[in-house]
Amino acid sequence: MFSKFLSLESQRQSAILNAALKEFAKKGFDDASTNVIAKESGISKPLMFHYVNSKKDFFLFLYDYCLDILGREYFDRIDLNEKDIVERLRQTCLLKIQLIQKYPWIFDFIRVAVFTDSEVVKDDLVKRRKMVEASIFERFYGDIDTSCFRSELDTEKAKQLIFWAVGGYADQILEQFKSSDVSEFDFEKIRTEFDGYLNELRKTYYK
Amino acid sequence: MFSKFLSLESQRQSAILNAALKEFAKKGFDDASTNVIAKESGISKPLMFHYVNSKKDFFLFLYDYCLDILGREYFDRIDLNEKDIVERLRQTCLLKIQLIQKYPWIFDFIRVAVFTDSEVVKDDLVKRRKMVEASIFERFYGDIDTSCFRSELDTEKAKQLIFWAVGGYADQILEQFKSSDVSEFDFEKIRTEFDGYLNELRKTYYK
DNA sequence: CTCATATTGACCTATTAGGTAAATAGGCAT
DNA sequence: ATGCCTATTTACCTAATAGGTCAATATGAG
Repeated sequence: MFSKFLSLESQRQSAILNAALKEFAKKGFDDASTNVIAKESGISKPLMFHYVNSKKDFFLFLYDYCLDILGREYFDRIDLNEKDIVERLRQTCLLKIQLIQKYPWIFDFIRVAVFTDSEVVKDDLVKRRKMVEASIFERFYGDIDTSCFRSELDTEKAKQLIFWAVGGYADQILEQFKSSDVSEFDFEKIRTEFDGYLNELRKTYYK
Repeated sequence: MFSKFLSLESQRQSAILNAALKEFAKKGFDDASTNVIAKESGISKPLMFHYVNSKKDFFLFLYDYCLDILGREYFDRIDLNEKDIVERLRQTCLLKIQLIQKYPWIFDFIRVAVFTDSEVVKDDLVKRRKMVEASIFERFYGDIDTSCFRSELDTEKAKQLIFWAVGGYADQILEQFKSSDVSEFDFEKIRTEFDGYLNELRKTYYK
């Protein structure tokens, strides 16, 4: 059904894709405008509808497509054998940052899709909900080895605090990506800075 | 100019106020709808315009009004003599939580107002910008006593990590407030839980 | 030159935008 | 009851925008 879209030259395809993700992520399904998406994609509206045939179908297609990407390029790449929480967070955040460089709005889009109340798409979304957990926390941070934590700490609270701290750093970086679309950041520098904070966390929470 | 609005019976006034803050906070100035605000306030649109005379003026009035509230009930109440970062964060977060109970969207609204690009209100906003710092961090967490930190820690990084961690907890709570408008939360329980996390931070970062 | 495909300007109808005019509802003094 | 003032609403205005389509053009391959 979306064969026309999928066989597009990749640059135009990703222009349309990211424009749509951005508009839907920022405004939600109902308030998002196809005019805006077309304009930001750099094509005319009729051409866009030549590719995607309706706003609703486009949204649902994007949902499936993004879950697919997230599966392949994010969830499946998290090494669940790694039981060290700092290392695990390092992995997930770096994966996230890499993915955001290619699809700056993918996480926001999925969040909006999962929590939307729009009557138009709600039913179709629950039908196809492949269990996108609202709380990533349990699934990816449930089986963590806490034996390295300093013994006087409450391990559950410590896990949460580390999680929030790293999340704070990540959010700050991701925010920068979304505003300045000069997508060529100094990835190495970010990684170094990030590792600095992670080491600090190890020094603080570990024996 | 807004005397009619200000002399309203307080229940109706706060209904309109919070409805407007919510709509503007969620959609920004341009995309916010006066129809939605009126409907959510429980009054007709002409009556609303009887009180506020235009969308733009209403928005600017709200900006001034909220800055005033924030000054009186937030910034001015932060005890700058308290040099302990955990205690300082405790204060600011509890103040924030209290304020959010009364005005669930006030912080989001101010953020939206400060960062908006709307041609209609941008100029008027910069004219009256009474220095709403984008980064609260420097002003309220610049002169912190770090002598109690464990000596092997990088104090700047440690401060940031504590800040992010507490912010993570606060965001989680505030999110709950905004979704469930059954505004009667168990404030005591939250405070106890919060203090639990803060103590954990002290145990971890302090000598 | 032809045919098919890519692409667009102009247009459709329905809805919503911000805002108002004029009529009504309601309380209060006479 | 009467008149008067304010609170409040119904019905409406024009302009813009919504999602979407049609018919015409631009473009490239054979």
